[in-house]
Amino acid sequence: MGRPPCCDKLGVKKGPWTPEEDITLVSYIQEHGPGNWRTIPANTGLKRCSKSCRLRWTNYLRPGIKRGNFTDQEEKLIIHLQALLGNRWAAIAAYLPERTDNDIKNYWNTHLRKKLSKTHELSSNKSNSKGQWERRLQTDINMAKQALIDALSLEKSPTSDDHTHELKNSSGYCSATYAASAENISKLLEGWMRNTKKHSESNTSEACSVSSTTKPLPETLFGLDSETPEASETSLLHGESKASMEASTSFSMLETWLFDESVEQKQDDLLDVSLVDTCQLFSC
DNA sequence: AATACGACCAACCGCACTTTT
DNA sequence: AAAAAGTGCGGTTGGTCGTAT
Repeated sequence: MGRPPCCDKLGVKKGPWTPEEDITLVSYIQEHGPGNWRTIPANTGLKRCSKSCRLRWTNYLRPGIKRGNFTDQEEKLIIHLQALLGNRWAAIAAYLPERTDNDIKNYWNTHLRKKLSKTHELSSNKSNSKGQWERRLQTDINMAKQALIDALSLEKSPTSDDHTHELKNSSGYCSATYAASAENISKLLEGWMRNTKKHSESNTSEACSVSSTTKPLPETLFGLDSETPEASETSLLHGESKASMEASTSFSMLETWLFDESVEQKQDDLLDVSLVDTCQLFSC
């Protein structure tokens, strides 16, 4: 289509965000909810393009973002998910609700890629383990293929469509959640956050109906589709998004799967299993 | 003390897909 | 139905900081 980038407009500021800009953006989103990014620069006076606003929000200002070192569990999870999903960072991030896709991508590029290549070198130097890496890689490729086929076939089913629809509608951002979690925002903003908390709490019901940028989970890769709409409503009222609820569920399943020592044997076995068998393994 | 180098990460860019007009 | 506009995602860049020489 050849649409010129929005950031090419004259007078659009680039580079690092100032605390004042952060406050302006957070303040606006606190009031109107995330989304409708194009209106933000015009309505706030920010000299940033809509894209830049969205990025700043999703990667830095959004509530619930954990910063700092990745834990061993997170690291293992990323490694396995990367093997399964490839460089689909948004999909991987869906299983790590406290991390952004950008963070995971950066962590992969700066830490894990090197780490893995070292591991690869080491293992390929050992004669007895030669071929094991390739075998596991092949297993991962096969599993990814199966998961893709699985996900695609499930997407076509009416249940899955309903779920996807429901997920999109119910993943609305709740300002109570936002106000209750200011850890990810700079210290400068903390005082401001405390002041606005009371306000947001009194407006929880309206704020919860606002559309969201919360990323939906990758479609039923592991066949997680059990939550009822009622339960979802309840969790939202308690300040927990459906996406993060599902992510927690899938995370615990993944934990079981990833950290089970016997998993390697299971993976080897998977080389020959059918789609149905794969489905059963992941409790679809 | 100066500078070269590498690691890290926030932000930008461009493409693809989706939604709106 | 087609074009335009909006949004999301992955790759890449560039600035900053710490460490080695």
